Amino acid sequence: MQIIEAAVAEFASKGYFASDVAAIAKKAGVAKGTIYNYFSSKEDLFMGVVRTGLGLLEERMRAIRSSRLSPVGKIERALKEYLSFVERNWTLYQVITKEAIHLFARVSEEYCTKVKSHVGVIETLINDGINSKAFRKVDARTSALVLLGMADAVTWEAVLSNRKPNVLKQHKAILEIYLRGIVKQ
Amino acid sequence: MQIIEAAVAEFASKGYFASDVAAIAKKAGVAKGTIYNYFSSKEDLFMGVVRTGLGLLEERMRAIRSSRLSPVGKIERALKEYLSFVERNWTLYQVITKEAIHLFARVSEEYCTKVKSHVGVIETLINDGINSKAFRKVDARTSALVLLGMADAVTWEAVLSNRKPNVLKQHKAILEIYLRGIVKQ
Amino acid sequence: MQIIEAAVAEFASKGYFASDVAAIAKKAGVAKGTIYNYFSSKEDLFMGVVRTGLGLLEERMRAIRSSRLSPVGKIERALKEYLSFVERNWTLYQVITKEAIHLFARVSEEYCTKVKSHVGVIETLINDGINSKAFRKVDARTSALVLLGMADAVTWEAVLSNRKPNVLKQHKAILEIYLRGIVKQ
Amino acid sequence: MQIIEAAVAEFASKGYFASDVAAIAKKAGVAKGTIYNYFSSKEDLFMGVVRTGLGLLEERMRAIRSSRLSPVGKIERALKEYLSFVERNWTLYQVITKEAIHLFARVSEEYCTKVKSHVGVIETLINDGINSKAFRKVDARTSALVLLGMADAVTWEAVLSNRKPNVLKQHKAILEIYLRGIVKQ
DNA sequence: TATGAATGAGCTTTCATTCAT
DNA sequence: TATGAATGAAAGCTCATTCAT
Repeated sequence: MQIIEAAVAEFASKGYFASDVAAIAKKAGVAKGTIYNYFSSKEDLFMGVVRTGLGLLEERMRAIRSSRLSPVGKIERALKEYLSFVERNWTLYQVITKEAIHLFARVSEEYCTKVKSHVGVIETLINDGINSKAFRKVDARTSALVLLGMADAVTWEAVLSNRKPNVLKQHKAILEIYLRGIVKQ
Repeated sequence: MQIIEAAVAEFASKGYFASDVAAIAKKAGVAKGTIYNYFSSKEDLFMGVVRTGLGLLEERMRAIRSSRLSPVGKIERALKEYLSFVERNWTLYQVITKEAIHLFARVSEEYCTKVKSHVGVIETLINDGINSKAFRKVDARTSALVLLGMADAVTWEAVLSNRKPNVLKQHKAILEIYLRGIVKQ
Repeated sequence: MQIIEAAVAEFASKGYFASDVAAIAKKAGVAKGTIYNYFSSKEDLFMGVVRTGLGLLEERMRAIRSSRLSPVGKIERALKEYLSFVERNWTLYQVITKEAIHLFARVSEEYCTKVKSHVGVIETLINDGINSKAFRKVDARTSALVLLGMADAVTWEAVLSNRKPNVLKQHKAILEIYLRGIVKQ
Repeated sequence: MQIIEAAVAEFASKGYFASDVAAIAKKAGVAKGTIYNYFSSKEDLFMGVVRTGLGLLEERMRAIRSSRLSPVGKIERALKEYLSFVERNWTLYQVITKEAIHLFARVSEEYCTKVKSHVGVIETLINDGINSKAFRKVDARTSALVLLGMADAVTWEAVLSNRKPNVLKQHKAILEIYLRGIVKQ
């Protein structure tokens, strides 16, 4: 729906609070009121964006898990997909992963559940690797979170250099650290 | 100054936009107008908070650099200091590292410069390690950012479990991945 | 028509401004647009309700006038009918008699004419009583209005005790005051 | 305070819902925000108006009670004061007595308590008359409400004739009905 | 004739900022 | 320097009304 697309763009570039529902409506080519026919509030619209973003990411991660790649291959692929997603949607990614924290109480459990589920998929990839003796016995939960944190590092680069992150440049470096960190030997 | 302290508390718990200058003034025990004698705007006050927070972190990192620890010991120490800072100020950390991005254009270069300098110190620690042959020839900049990303992972855990991050639990796991990732052999 | 019935219920329970055309449509089991096929606006719909309400009352008053009761009997009956109507429709009565005043300018003369006609019927009952020497030479217009005012008192009781007015309890007291007030000797 | 005065004028002429806080501010010669420094909401402002209006009325009624007039004289005086108040503030009176019903749930008990207290004073005047054998043993509560209802009748006249009520014209008629109604013999 | 998605004017309320004291 | 009442732009949200189907 074009409303979500416009909301993604607006939230991504300005953040939740600085975003203007009227601007989103204009961007989407609809009237303000129309947005409220589909979302009950600005917060609900934001959650729609979060849902969309996390949904896209989760879908990719699940596809990787059910692929025939080796554990290492899966992590490689996951990181690649992850970075590639962040590259294409880095501001959306910022919004999804950073700002939701301040809305937490109000959006109740949904955001938390969604992120947990998302982290869970990555955790599974790591556990699979541990079970097949490919990875050391690392703390899967923390290791999964660390992967997210690394993707985050990429967005920092973007902020510091004030331009779209160049993922390819960083992919190898991150992967090398991460894989050496968890792979056996 | 008590204004900064009050601002730290307010911004950390509510985020920039949801924070109320009046509430900060009350918390600080001064009148609203007084704040404007010291800071030209809410944004300026926020930058004061960012300055303070990053300043604290940077100071610690510089102390580490000038210590007599080994390169590995320095990284260990840096990570420890980092996690410990995040543990004690994790919401402030979230605010400093996440929300500032949306104020970027307006607060001009200062925030960016400050973060760059901060990352720079960590980068230096890594380069020192590389030069002393302790670390592999990793991309120092990316590796430094990865360290920040990992600290971030800790705050995610806090969000997901809805309680203060338990750093000790994660310190070992993260350190192991990171050191194996960058140390030679 | 079920639209009027739904509108009566909605306006009576919420008042004109707080009432929602969408809610009326839902209650009536039709689409919002359908209402506008029968009424040109919310205001027009409200006037439909006023018309219905005042129409019901007026019909009863006219029936009384053409009955064979004595002047005193007619007043007794009128008051009884009046209170009984208010008892069954006291919130509607409130809306009709109180809120319409603020729409006055816009709904032109109709409301005013309607009320005047309504008051007129009661006035006639009183004039009949005066002419037949049953009543003193009171100011018929004012006396008619006073009857309305007394019915009003009943709704006040309902408001103050926050429950449906108990008309029987008040009927005798009011009637006694009123009749003593206007009957000869 | 000039805000209350402006609010009285606005609410009286348009009713609660059709009134515009901005218009009240303009009328009062202050900025919109200023109103919210004194009243927490439009509803609270409305209650301020109700408080003021009922307070004025109650004060007069209390003064009458503590006067040295005879019971009949007190009722005469009360009705006179009442009608005179309504004459000077009839639209305010409309607002106070008619519209509050639809805000009832939200403004909780205050309005109800205030009106009860007001009715109570009149009830006392009547009970005093009954005790001193000046009045018949009427139902004091209902009789007090009837007095209010009569004052109401006066506002109807104003609505129907679309001009300020002419109280003097009606005072005698109403008083005659009412006194004959309750006085002994 | 009936529908209900789309509309957008208009409303209440907030809050960073100013400035007379 | 400190104050806090006053400000007014700005924002979220509602809802009577329209009109293509």
